[in-house]
Amino acid sequence: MSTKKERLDAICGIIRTKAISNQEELLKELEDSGFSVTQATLSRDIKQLKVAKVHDGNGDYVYRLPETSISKQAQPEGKKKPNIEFSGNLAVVKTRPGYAMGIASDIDTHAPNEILATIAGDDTILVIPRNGVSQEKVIAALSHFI
Amino acid sequence: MSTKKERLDAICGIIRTKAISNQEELLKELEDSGFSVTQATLSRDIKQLKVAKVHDGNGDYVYRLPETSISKQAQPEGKKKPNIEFSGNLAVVKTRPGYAMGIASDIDTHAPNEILATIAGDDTILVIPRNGVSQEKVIAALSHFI
DNA sequence: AGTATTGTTGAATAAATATACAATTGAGGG
DNA sequence: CCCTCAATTGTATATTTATTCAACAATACT
Repeated sequence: MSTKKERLDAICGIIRTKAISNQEELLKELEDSGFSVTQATLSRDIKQLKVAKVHDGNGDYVYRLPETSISKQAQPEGKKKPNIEFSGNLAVVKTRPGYAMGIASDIDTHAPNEILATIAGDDTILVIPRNGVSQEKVIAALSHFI
Repeated sequence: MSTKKERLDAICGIIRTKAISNQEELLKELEDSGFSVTQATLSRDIKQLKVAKVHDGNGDYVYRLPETSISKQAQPEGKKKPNIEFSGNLAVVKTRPGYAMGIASDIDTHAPNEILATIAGDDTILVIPRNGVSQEKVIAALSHFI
């Protein structure tokens, strides 16, 4: 219902995953996500979310969520979607703390055709696909375990 | 010697001890401390110090020192060059034995825009940047923690 | 010495962000 | 239904912050 809540969530998501350096950029990203608002509203949203604009050390600026919001985001409730993201050909899977090793082991034993290897930390699994396996295939293979 | 350095120190001191909500206020405080500058200089100082303007939750704004500056204050280090090396888009950071996990955790919580994930051993951290993040950006993001 | 080169700064201005105000909507309460 | 109250938003504007430009040192180089 509340379009605003959805928008705030979208803003958090965008800020978490992209380097946004001003509200105009954020505005564009929101447009792409289907939200149409003005800069004024954005300013208010940002205030409400306590998002801060910080210096990144290269002369640029980045919006950043406060620690409290980060943790709130990090542990929502029932999650439906496997949290997979790619960097180059590598896939990274985020898990709940302590679960990475176990899940990685499952992946290793059950998806040998698509997955060459996995390396697990505490809440992160690095998945190394075999050459020639598409990202879609990797997602499909991983989604069974997440 | 350098009047500028003294001024930067003064700015840190003021921000640490008082709730400053804009540069004009800071300007006045600096005047009281015997520094006479313009807002333009202040803006540059703030950028250099990486001081951020954050929301305090009561609808007000407060300037805050970054964690990095705080820790730099607490630990005047012996200028050790960060040991970062790239392989493809991946970065590998070497740390002192036993430190990798802790530093990796710091990276995870403080550089979410550039860094997709980290995986740490005992003295090695594998850093996985997000797609499209340059090596320079990665180095800049990591250098705060090393 | 002379000549880059770099760093610092202020004045003016641009850019970015916050807010005053009015309009709109929706939820109760009579 | 009619009224009030609170929440949300856009427009226009005020406020705040960053940057451009020029000037001026200080340093290094020849």
